[in-house]
Amino acid sequence: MPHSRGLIYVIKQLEMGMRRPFFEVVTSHGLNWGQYTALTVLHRLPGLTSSELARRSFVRPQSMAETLTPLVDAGLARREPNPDHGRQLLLSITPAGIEKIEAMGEDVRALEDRMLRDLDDDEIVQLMDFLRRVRHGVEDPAPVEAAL
Amino acid sequence: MPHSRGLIYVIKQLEMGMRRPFFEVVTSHGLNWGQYTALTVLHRLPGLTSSELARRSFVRPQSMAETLTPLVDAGLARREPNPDHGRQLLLSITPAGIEKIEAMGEDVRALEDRMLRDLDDDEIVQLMDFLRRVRHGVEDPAPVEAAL
DNA sequence: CGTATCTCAGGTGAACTGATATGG
DNA sequence: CCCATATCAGTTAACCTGAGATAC
Repeated sequence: MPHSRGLIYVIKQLEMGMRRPFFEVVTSHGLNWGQYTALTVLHRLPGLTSSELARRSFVRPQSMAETLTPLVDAGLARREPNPDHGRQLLLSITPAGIEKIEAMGEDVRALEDRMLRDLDDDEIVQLMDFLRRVRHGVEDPAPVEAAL
Repeated sequence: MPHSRGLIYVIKQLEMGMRRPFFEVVTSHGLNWGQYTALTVLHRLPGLTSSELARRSFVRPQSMAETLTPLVDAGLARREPNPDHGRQLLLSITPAGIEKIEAMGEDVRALEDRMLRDLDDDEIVQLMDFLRRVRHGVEDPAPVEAAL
């Protein structure tokens, strides 16, 4: 096809294909899609604000706040005032939150292994590198070409 | 992270990141996500039933029917009774439908090029091969190759 | 009779836009 | 004054489940 490379198509396919099984995993642990993702990001990068986390996740701040509130209510994440900025609330994961994502790790891993069953270890490493670079390409502040 | 490879996470990120720009493209041509995808599949594989197309797209038959009806109403796709099977309706893309996806091709291509701007041509070929294999791994009948 | 298709109807999760208050 | 954050409220796009009719 000279029209497109099919990248968008196949990413959507993958998202649709994994939606249901992943939904089963996260709901069985009492979370949803975004909540699991938010927890793993906070694990890696504690101290983000909700707005910053929203930007990194390609959602609106309002959507992210909605995702986070149940996590805070459940004691899996914390919002703490930034002493240097009266309005900001800095996010972090709690020990209970860490326990939660560790408890989910096995199920998530099993699902990923099924998705990756046709690739060997080297290929998986390469794929993940490619995907992270595509993720970078998706980010909005496209250096020069704002629109294009 | 020993817990997961981050594949699910990064795929979701990509889907979220491209959702808005792709939505702009398809709505500016009067379609939506699924409709563009359905048209491209029908271009490659005419003669599918709605149910079969739904299975390939990881959605329920009812959802696919909802996607297709506006395409048929707009004259971009056709449903024709299968002479060998009184109940089935076989789908195909119309010349107008082909024109439509060709008209969208440039915009879609530009978006994909932006996403892929950090990869060279060889890497893109490799990435697409990997993704298609992951797509195969996602398919439900894990055992043997039921589909394909 | 069981299975698969198509279709009508209503429901749900998870994003969205809009608007307001407050702090830097 | 302007911009960013946080939060309340209502809305939307795109899936879903359930139920019923028909054909192999």
